[in-house]
Amino acid sequence: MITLSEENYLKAILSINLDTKAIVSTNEIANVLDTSAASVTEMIKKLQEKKLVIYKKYKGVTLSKSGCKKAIEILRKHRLWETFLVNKLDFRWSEVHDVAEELEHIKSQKLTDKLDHFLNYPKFDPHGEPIPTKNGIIHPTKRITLSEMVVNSNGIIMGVSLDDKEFLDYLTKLNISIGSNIEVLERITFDQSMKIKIESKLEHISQDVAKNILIKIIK
Amino acid sequence: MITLSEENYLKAILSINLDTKAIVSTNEIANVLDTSAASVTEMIKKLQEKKLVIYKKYKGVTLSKSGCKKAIEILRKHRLWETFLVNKLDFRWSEVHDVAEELEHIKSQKLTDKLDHFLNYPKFDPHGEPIPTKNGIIHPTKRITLSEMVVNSNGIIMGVSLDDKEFLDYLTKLNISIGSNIEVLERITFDQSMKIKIESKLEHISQDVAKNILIKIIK
DNA sequence: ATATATTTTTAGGCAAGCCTAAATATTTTT
DNA sequence: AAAAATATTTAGGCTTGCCTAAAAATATAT
Repeated sequence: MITLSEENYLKAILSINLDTKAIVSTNEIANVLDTSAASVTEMIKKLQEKKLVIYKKYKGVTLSKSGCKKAIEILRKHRLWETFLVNKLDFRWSEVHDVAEELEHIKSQKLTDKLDHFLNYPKFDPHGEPIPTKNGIIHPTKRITLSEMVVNSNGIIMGVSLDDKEFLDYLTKLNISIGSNIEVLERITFDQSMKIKIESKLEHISQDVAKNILIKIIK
Repeated sequence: MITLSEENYLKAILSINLDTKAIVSTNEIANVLDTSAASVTEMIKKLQEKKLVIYKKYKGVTLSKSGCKKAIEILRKHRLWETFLVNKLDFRWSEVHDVAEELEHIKSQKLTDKLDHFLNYPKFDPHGEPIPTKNGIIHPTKRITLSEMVVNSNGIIMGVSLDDKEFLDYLTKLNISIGSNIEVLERITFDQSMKIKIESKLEHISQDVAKNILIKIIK
């Protein structure tokens, strides 16, 4: 059995590893989990016993195959729950993290699968982050902001980077939501505003709006 | 802050209390939580420190006002989550208990409220048990089985007492679900089968079916 | 009412997960 | 390459929540 604390350590290691692509140091983990380096060393030894990590004294730690699988499962649950909270319960995207942090530890494969189905197998969470598949695949995404898109390119809305009621309401009005298709028609160089086609409707948006919308380029 | 263990003790005390209406003994709690009497004594002292229970050595324990409030909150969350699992995620009613046992400890008032709203303020969980209101009121229910109903009486379906795929599918086919209105039109004494009106449709059901359907009498 | 049985509490211990302070490795600076 | 700075580990302690065994209180039976 894996404890709540152990799950949090695995998650932290995965998250650092996804960022830096490197071996993970004791201090980095301590910073992420807001705990002491001594506690990290101690816990890492336990995780090593359980074959969830590979650890070399003074060198750092990486996830083992089973540890990685476990960490990705937690990440998957976290992002599915965030999606649930925003899409079904009408939470704001900025409010969901802490609650999802608790929900991600609920231990039921069946629950995760049924939640996934209920949400219609979403590929991205409300922050635009990819939701790992049931098999543990994390589809990498290189996201840019809408303001960085070049004229005539197409993309899909992946999320937003500003949590402001007025902003979000405005997006709703424009019919901009996660998954929406977007095409850049023209950029006005004077104020960097853009004319776009959003799900076949034409709109004109300011740079302030464009720079807070995250896009995945599709062509 | 209240710990997970403490929450489970409060819940156990409430549950015994709702059953027996009496002061709760150390042994009863130990049985419910499958732990030793010594551990119970120890924990009860901590709960007393926190003014969550009223405790007299060798006599037993009752919930204080704040302890009772807390326990009812947990019960409310448990039953809301069970309702979610069955109504939205399509779990069978017999599968939901253990998962709800985990979900009930998620600490977010907002989550509970929004879940309640999402589920359309259900009054009963899939087992037919009343869901405490936001203010902590548990509407008492005296339930009988459909087979115990007298001719010409009306009731509301509160739940079922058999978890069998075929049985549940049959109920679905008859349009029998929680909240459905039911009226008993006739009882055939030979086999104790019943003619009933369910949401204005006439049906004829056997005693085997009737005795596994829980009813709240309304007139 | 006294002996016996049961229940409850106390005492002493254990594992998990955290802490701080001190010791040891490693890295950086000069 | 030695000294200084930084990172990591070890050592010893703390709290929570559990345990068993023994002691004390209460309930039951004769």
